[in-house]
Amino acid sequence: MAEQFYSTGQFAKLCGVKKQTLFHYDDIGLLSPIQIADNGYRQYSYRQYETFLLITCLKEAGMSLKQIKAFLALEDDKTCSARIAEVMRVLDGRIEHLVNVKRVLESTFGAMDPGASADEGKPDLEVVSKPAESFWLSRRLDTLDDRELVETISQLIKRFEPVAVCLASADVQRGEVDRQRYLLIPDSKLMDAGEAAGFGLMRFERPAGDYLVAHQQPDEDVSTLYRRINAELSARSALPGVFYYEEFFGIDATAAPGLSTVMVQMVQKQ
Amino acid sequence: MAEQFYSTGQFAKLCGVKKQTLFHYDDIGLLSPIQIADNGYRQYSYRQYETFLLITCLKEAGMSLKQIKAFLALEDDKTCSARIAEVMRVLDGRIEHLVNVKRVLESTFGAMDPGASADEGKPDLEVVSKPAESFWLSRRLDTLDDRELVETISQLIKRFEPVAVCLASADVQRGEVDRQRYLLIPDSKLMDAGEAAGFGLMRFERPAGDYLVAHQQPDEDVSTLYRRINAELSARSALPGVFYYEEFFGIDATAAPGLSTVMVQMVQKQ
DNA sequence: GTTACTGTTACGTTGCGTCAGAGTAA
DNA sequence: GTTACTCTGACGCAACGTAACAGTAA
Repeated sequence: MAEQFYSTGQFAKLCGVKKQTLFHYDDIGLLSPIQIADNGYRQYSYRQYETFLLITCLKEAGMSLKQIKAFLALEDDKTCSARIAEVMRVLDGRIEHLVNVKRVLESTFGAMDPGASADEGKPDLEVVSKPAESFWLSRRLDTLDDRELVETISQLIKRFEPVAVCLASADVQRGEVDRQRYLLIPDSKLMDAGEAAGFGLMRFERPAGDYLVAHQQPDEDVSTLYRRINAELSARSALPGVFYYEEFFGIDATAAPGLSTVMVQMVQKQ
Repeated sequence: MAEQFYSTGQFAKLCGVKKQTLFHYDDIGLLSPIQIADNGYRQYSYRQYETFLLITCLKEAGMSLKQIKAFLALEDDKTCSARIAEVMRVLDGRIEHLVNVKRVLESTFGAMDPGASADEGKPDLEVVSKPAESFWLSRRLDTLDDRELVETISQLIKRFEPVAVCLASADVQRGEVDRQRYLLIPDSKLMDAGEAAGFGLMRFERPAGDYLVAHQQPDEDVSTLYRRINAELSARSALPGVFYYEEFFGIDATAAPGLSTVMVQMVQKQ
């Protein structure tokens, strides 16, 4: 019994795409029907579905159709595994980047994710226990004017993805809650120490311990947020650690109305 | 002292893009310089950097420039928050999808992620304790021929993202390790029970307990993998659970040389 | 004969990149 | 005067989508 083939339209339906996509793939020689009928009709086999799936995966991993074609033509296992390793790295990077983008948008527009906030009912204050973690600190920001600040930050954003700003506890105690001192950059973002030197970064170990985390409420301004977190610190007879950590976004105070999150270590009074 | 402005080239450098990107944004009215000099030169302010950042975030969230323009023009908080919620959902979906794509590529080409495999040295066998978890099962696959199988699976892939195939323990004991019985679909992928009925899906609770997880080695074929996992089961005087779970990918046995992962519950003999 | 398909060719779309040519700044 | 910059306009590119028109299948 001869195998029944799919026409272009049928195979497109199977794959969940438009016919023109398959035409295009045929044109560029990426995925061609296994044979052409006498009347010129393309004939696809169900066996080609898997190739199609692979193509879509590689596409979503960020490869161009040209690259995918070259990739699929590779017979050499060594080259192939080297390239798939790279694809994996790219995918990891994209995933991490998207998580970051999400965090930035959340902190810009506030926690409006119904999936997260509706179920859990984000508390305004919570205590989180954190292990010690290594970071890099930017050079000092509090001595720069607005324009220098933007230039410094843009430079760091282009290369790294800072996750927070650090405010000196002493400044916060004095009520200067706009005095950003350093940017906090995750350890994982750096290739080597030489690059750190080039950007003037410094090593920093955030100590293990219990951290008080405060979420800005709608209609609450940032200074009130800090007053609230300080009140809670006093109530728990604790002193703040070296820094207050504020989730990063918002160079300009006049920016979109975002809700910040501020975190500080609780050091017990003796 | 008058504010110093950036020319197009300078602002492009600040933002880390090409001049033409800014020209394009100006053309479509997405991000225009705050003023134009008498000679026609565009003049940007450092204050516009934040808007640029926001645009790139929304872009990476999957919005088109046209949508971003409309979005930024929104004054209405209600509409705005509804749309940002949608953006968040889209982002979550994309992140989850990329994680899935990564898993598929891993299982197709084997665990070649140097970040994961080099450090940890993936064991060939391990025991993992899992809580009970709800899934959906596809209709039975083992009664279908190859072509029906592809059509059934493609239909499910288009709508859901199955994570594994289930093999009946009895079949595996008989050595029929190609007899895929069901596809396993995570609970989170379904909207409502009506849709499940439309696809012929059935509810399934994978029991809590210790699971034996075996990773296919290079040059090991799948039947050897199953023999190995069964030998380990015997060595531990345990019986298999209802199903063997094999990570999904590979409809056709002649496909790319992937390394599978197989998992089975260990039920202690009395 | 009608309808639903197939094919090819050609042009439209998005988000820029790449010249070309002319004026401007240091 | 030279070089580095700016502008506008036009076209190029990937990865398709859309429309037009002709032939084919049921």
